[in-house]
This record gives sequence, structure tokens and C-alpha cells, in this order.
Amino acid sequence: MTLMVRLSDCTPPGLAAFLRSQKVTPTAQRLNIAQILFTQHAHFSAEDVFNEVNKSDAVVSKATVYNTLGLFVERGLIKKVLVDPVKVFYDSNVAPHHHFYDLDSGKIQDIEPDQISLKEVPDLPDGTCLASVEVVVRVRKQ
Amino acid sequence: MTLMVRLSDCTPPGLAAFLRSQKVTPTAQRLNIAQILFTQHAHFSAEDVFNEVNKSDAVVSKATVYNTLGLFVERGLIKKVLVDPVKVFYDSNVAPHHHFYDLDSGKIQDIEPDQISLKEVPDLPDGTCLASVEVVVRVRKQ
DNA sequence: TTATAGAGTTAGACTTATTCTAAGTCTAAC
DNA sequence: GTTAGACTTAGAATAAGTCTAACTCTATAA
Repeated sequence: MTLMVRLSDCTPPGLAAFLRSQKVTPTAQRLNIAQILFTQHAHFSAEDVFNEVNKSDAVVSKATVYNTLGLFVERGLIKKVLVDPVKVFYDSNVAPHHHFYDLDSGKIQDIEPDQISLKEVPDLPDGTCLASVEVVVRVRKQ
Repeated sequence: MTLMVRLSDCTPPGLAAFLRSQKVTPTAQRLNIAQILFTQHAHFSAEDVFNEVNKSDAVVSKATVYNTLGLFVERGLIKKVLVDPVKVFYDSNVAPHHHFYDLDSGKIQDIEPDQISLKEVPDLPDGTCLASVEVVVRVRKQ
């Protein structure tokens, strides 16, 4: 269930098998979206995915794009990245890593996990368990 | 210009002097908003500030709330906190620290700086300089 | 003081990301 | 093949945040 496994076969049948293995019914729309997400490392907004998936002949509605991204997040196939105050990005790299966010260009870049790491994880608030640790390094021109 | 200095005098004249020292003209609306932000440690959404400031007799418009929060961020008096996918929070604690975000309740909590810290800052992308480093530890019930 | 320029504020319209709704379509299990 | 329920859809709805254009205040100079 790592990124490598997913990327090993990005043909429609390969993606369909992968989705099935994740208990996701592989519909035509989901395959189109999966193809976009899993054949390249990038950070997509919902709008990016919508534009990309509808660039060719395929037509997938906005609602389905949001539904599918939400489902994939729920299944752990992609991760939400909250770096921009106005929209959510989605990252098909679910391995532990962090992000640069360029305030001027709005571009997101991965920070490799060995490039940054926490000295210690703080004591969590009572009655809670860890969900994720996200580091965002904001940079600007110059 | 630390939090301590600011909190030492939260009377209207004290706040007015503080704003003036930060090159911010102390209007009635800004004083009302500053009072809310600087007399307690908390994380406010724009809506929180709007409700709080209009709870008593004062009436401050939504536009002014957004303008003022933006101005205070620009002047470094408060910080934006991006932890929630749908709205921005503002933190009157500008000292270096990080945040817990409870996915179930939506509550934000400070992580003291000695509780977490980075082993090393990664090499920044070419042509950029550091703006900020933000760590968000997401937790959930249990 | 008072006049004035420009900074600040306002209501409400607007924009934009995201969610909802209700009706139609597909999938898969029998 | 039927069928129940999962999936998709267009478009309406929601909600955070921004914009506009008119009005009001602040503070500086005379």
C-alpha cells in the first residue's frame, strides 16, 4: 500500500485492481481521477483535478471530483495539504514528508523526510491520539 | 514588541499607545478588536472576532474585522493559523510555538516551543528566504 | 481652531471553494 | 435479467472572504 506499489501499474486495469484492493468500486470517473493523481507526483487542488480530468473527452462533474477526492482521503490513498488559506490541495504522496509553500507563487514543494524531523513529539492533549504531524515551511522571494 | 509588553496594559489608552507604537492609527474599531485579541490567549476566527466585538454595544462591520485582522497580521501583531480547511484562525501569540488541532472538536491548542522542535531546517528552494515554520499536530478522540 | 486630504469604515453586492439536493444512471450480487 | 443500493450529475445553496462606492473620521498644516 505504498506509493511504489500504486505506481507500478497505472494502466486502467492496474488502477482498477488497485482501487478494488482498497475497497473502492472502480467507476469510470474514479479511474480517470486516479489516473491523474497516481501517475505523477504533484499537489492538486480540486479545480486542478477537475480541469485535468475534463481536458480530454472524459466529463466528470465537480461534485464527483470532490466526492472522489474525499473518498480517496478517507481510504488513505491521498492526503489533504492545508497550506493555502483559500483552497485545499491533495497530495498523492502519502509517505511521511512535509512541504514548502511559496507565498509569492503559491507553489508547493515536498520536503524529504530526512531533511527535517522533529526532536520529539509533544504530549498529546488528554483523551486524544495522534492523527498526523504536518510541517509547513513558508518561503518568499529573495 | 513581545506578548508580555502588549499584555501589560490592556486599558483603551494602553492599547492605543501600543497600536501607535506599531504605526497603526488607533481608531475606535481597532481598539475594540485589539481588546479582544490582546487580553486573552486564544485562537479566533474572523467570525469569532466579529461576534465578540458586536456582543456589547460596539458595532464593527465584517469588512473592518477582516481589514483589521489583515493589518495586524501585516504588522506582526497576530499570526494566521492554517489548520482548518474552511477558515483561517488568528493567534495573538506571536512568539514561536506550534499547534494541536483536534479534528473532532475543531479546537486549537498551543504546543509550547520546548515541547517540539526541528532537528534542522531544510535547504530552502533557490531564490527564496524563510518566512515561517509551522507545525500542526492533528489529533482525534480516544 | 478650522480646513482638508487622505485614511478608515460601512452595507451590501460579489466571488470562490466547497457542499447539498433530488433525480437519474450504473454496478454487482442474486 | 432484476433490483437494491451505490454512484453521478446539474445546478442550487452555503459560507468565508473580498470588493465597491459612498460616507466618516483623523491628524496635519495653516
